[in-house]
Amino acid sequence: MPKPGPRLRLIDVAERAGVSLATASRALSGRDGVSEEVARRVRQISRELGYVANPYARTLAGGASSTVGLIVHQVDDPYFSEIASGVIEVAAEEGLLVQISHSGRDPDYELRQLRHLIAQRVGIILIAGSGYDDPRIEAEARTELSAFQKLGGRVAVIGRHSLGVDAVMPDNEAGGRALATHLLELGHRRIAVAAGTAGLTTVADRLAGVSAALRQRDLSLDGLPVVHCDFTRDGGRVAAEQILRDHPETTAIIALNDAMAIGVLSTLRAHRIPVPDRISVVGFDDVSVAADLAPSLTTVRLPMTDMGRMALTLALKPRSVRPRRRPTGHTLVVRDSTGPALRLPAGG
Amino acid sequence: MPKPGPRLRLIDVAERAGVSLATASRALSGRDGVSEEVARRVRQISRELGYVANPYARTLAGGASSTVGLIVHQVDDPYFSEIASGVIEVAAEEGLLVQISHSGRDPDYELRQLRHLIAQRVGIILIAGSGYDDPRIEAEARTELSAFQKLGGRVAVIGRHSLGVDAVMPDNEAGGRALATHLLELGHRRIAVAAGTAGLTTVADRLAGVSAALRQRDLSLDGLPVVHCDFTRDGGRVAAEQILRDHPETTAIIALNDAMAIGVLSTLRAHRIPVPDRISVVGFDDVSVAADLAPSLTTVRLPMTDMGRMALTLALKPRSVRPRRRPTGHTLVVRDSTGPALRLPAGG
DNA sequence: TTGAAAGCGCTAACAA
DNA sequence: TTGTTAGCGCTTTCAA
Repeated sequence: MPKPGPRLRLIDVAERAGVSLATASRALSGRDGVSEEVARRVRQISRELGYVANPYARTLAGGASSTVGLIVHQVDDPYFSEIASGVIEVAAEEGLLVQISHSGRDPDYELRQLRHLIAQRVGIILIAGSGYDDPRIEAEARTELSAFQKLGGRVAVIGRHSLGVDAVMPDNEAGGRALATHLLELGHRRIAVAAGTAGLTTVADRLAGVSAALRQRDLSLDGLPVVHCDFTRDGGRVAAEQILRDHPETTAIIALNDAMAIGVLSTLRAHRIPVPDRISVVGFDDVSVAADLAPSLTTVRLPMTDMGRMALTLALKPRSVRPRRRPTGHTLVVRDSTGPALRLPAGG
Repeated sequence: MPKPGPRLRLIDVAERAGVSLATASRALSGRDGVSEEVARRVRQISRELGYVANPYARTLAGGASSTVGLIVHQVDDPYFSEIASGVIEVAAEEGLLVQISHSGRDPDYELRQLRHLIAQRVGIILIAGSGYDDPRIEAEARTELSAFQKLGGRVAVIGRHSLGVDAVMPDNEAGGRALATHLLELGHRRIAVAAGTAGLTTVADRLAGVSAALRQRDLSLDGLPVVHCDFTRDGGRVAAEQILRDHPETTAIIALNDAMAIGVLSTLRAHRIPVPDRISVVGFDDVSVAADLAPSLTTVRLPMTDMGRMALTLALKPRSVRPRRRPTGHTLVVRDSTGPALRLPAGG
């Protein structure tokens, strides 16, 4: 394993500028206690020399930790890679480093990752994955995070977590409602849901939105088949198979994310079931390929890249007394995977 | 910006174990000069206490820098996010941190990112993007990297760079040949290429493979239309429009990556041109959605996740006298976007 | 407003 | 095999 070698140090900049180490440090970190004139000169020389502070020394000396730890379920899931992209953009603007770690949708592993990031002394932690309904997990995470925050660490999450920290709140409930309403307006009454893993708040909230829309129209929920599978493409395939088998009269399938919707479409294609003529399909998120599927996918757009930007932006602000919440908004994007409900023969 | 607070230190572990700081350090970093018995005890206690070394202190003190800098063009491009995923996996196994930075396919910006990573004192640098044909860029990067390596830094790249470092070599040329051969065997003679930005070695190599296949069959290359656009979905759309306009007799389009192929398919759909009946389309990479497009995409599979794993694995080995090269292999995946060439009326 | 000096927690000589 | 100690490059009191 390599060691970093000696390079340009702050003392070099200080000498060139004819000031002390302390003054140079103050000038570059923008603290006051330096005359504007000296500060400008130091910064000028620093720039000329191409000086970049050693983040290890800086952090060790008790300065700001300039690294942000980002926990995602899986970076090669487009939902998360788009969020990561937003985080990386802001980090680049702010001169921060982004460390990404995978949790693989395993709450216990995620907790370990969290502890590890804290032990690694990152300054900011961003949790991008869904929250969990499991009170034990949330409680343990909460304990870790509040200790971290007491020591000056900043935290922001994306999604509904009961962690008492700043949060970007995806419009899950409203989005679910929008999807269900769209299908109802098309005349669908035999709707099934391909849902992600039970226990994720994201799944629960989107589902709640769907239910609310049905209830609002006085439709019974008893008949709403909800199949819980992995929150992935493969989960979508499995869910679709099960729906076709157990509820052959279904005319519309709501997948609770686009990955699952892709799996659903793939299964319907394999069964040669025409979409949307026989069955309509909707997804959630609007990942960038959603528009390129055939048929192109009707879905709810969440501004993932912005959500990443927002999360880091929140974490960069000083901590407030009450946790901040930033709703994301959403847009129903109607494409070709939805159409009018098939009229079944009477009794159908 | 937050500061990390005081936490469990090595001295705490050492005291608990009744040994000196130095002994504890040696035991935990697996160096020799400690009796096996003592080492075991120290490790045991460290684990019980949940001790994690402060990476800032460790690096500052001249130890191994445990962070790896990964430069990608764009994380939310599936090609790169799959590579990143592989890197992150290995890093997690080795207890390393991964820092991702975007270069946005801008060679100058990429150079800046590189300098920044070096200045940040990462221990390992991984460059995942294509190399550039521009000698200036490569020369400057080479200079930076060799200085970095002299100081003990390790470097590995994915793709053909003339950087004199360990490299994972995607099977670009052979893959290009495989695609062209596949189309030729289907009877296509009017082939056009939707190529990425000129100046990328990846583009040049894939194109070289295509040319080689044509040459091998004694087909003239003069007539091969090659349209250079962005190496993205949008680039694919633009290229396809241009091909349709300038070469309406085309029966097959080779897109040099899947992103472009998606753009091509989208444009053909917009023009209501049936694929593959009227025009066949192939891509390159086999990103995970390739199988879910409609028609599903014939493409060349590169093992992206493994490539990420390989790159970090290479960088973890001690530097060798001659740079290592690891070919990736490739697989032609024939799906539904290719079919026999349309027989045109005589003279066509 | 500036400078001198004491650490931050660790690794790596050097001694024992 | 173990311990002692001098830094790594920075920030931050404390004095001037």
